[in-house]
Amino acid sequence: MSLAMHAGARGGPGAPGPEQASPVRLALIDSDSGFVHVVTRRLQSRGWHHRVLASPVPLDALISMRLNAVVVDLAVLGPDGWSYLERLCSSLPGLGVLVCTGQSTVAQRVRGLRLGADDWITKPCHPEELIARVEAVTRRRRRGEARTETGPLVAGELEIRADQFQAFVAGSSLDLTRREFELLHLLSTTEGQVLERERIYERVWGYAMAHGDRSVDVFVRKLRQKLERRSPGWRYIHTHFGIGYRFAAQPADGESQAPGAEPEHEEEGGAPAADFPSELAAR
Amino acid sequence: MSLAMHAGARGGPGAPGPEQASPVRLALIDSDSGFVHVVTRRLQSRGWHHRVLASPVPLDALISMRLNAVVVDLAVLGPDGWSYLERLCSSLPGLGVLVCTGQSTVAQRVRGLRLGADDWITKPCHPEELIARVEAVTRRRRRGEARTETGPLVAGELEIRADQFQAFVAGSSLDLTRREFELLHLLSTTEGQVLERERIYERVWGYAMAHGDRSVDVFVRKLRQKLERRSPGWRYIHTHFGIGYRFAAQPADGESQAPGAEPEHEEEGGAPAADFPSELAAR
DNA sequence: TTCGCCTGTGAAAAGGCTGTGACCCGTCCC
DNA sequence: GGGACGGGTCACAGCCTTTTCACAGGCGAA
Repeated sequence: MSLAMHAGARGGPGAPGPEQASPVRLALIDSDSGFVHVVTRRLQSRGWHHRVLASPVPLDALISMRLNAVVVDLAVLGPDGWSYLERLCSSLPGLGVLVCTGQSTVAQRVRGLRLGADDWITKPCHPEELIARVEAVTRRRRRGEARTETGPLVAGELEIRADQFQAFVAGSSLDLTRREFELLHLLSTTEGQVLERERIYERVWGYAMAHGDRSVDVFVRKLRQKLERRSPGWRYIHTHFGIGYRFAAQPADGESQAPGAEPEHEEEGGAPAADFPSELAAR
Repeated sequence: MSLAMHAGARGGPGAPGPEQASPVRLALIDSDSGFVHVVTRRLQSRGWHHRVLASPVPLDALISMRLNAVVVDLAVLGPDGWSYLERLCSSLPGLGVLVCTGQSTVAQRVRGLRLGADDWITKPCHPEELIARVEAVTRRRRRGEARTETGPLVAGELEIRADQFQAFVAGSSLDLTRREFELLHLLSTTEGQVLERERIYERVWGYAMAHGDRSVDVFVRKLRQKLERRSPGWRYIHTHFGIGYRFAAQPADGESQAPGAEPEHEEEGGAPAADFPSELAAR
């Protein structure tokens, strides 16, 4: 099954809205061909990537589409609609979910919204309003992760180029795989912040982390290996026990220096400050 | 003008979900007393902090209320409604904005949403749906910027950063473990209030404290040790015999200072950066 | 002041989390 | 078909954190 999406006529540079740097990726789960047709035309003229699904698809398929939002008609989902909606919202927390369906009661709308839907629109509705609501939802969701389009990011000896999906030390590539790069990119763009594993997983993998999943740890190890090999004098990824990871370039100098310091474990007036150097004060 | 908000009856200790730890702070800009009354009652029973404004207020005033969301009736705004809405959305990007107003055209709704509103609800509407929509909006907004939006909390020489799960003195980390940090965070965000052990346990550990459990005491000791080591001139956690603990940064002046240690710098007294808790605290 | 409970403290045991290497699986290319 | 490669799972060892426990010191009431 091809997951390719139709891309509307991208009006060349300068066409789309002022904000939406990258086009919205939207799926429409609806079987009302007239409605779909009308909406589709507008999506096309806006240059959004979209895909129409006449019936519910497995969540895995939705995940692989890397959507920003999905508009779903509850009627299409059938009897399991509520449970599908719930699973949809909980396992793709980064996805905007809009229900667009026929007549409904207040209780139904409240239920849908409480299950995690971002908006509930009653059919018949004007396609332009639908689109405006999708925009509102994605705008809301994108806030905070929109630090794209910046030049290469430098930290320590490391240079991270988003445009190449690769990181470099002294001009030579680290040969990061896609996941490795995305993980490094996420960490580095939130430099200084501690990110919980669940958040990392959500933003790199795109859906909710299963309990007990160790993928993040494993990829952190792979990243550390490659970083260590090319930039042995620096430490970049720091573990916060019980929480997650934090990115901060740090010279690994003081390693085994131990200048006559007593082997006492508990730090005393010494120099534990090394843990969080001045990078913080500089923020 | 008092900015105090009404706080509804907080549901019993059994209720608080794992997420919505802190209640939503909401402002209602509406002059329809019947509508306001009905909504207000529901807000109260949910334990949300809310405030009713019968007419638009300067944005500065809204900012100082530290809101999560605002529900506004365009009709109340008068002729400058659109411009007010636009300024509202653009100057408080962390705020959820819901328009709840009478009959409107598609064009008006689209305009409002494009200006930055998160939702548009048509009156008359059921209060429960309104609340569910506010929840949907704040749920999304909190994701991702929950930690970063709240600036660091300062008390005495101490700086508490929620986004780092860590506390600092003069830029160097206290190396708090997760529990230690959560305990400190809870105490510091309820500065001045005496918290009973059971309450502390419930909110930090997430479940009811077993009779005779000393965990809270032990962690208070660990915290005090780390605080004392890095900030010897101050006392932060105070014991209330038979009750619990209270956080308040206090110079330890009266004590016999350690040799050579000057009293303190020009540190501003433990002036709480957040005026928010004080309104809530029954002190 | 004495007594009974409450809190502070140190250390050891228990429990959970992370680092790590090996292995499996699906895909792509030769 | 076979091999290389990326991605993901698993089990184990080691370490850090949390919890428990016993005892000492403090506080308040009678």
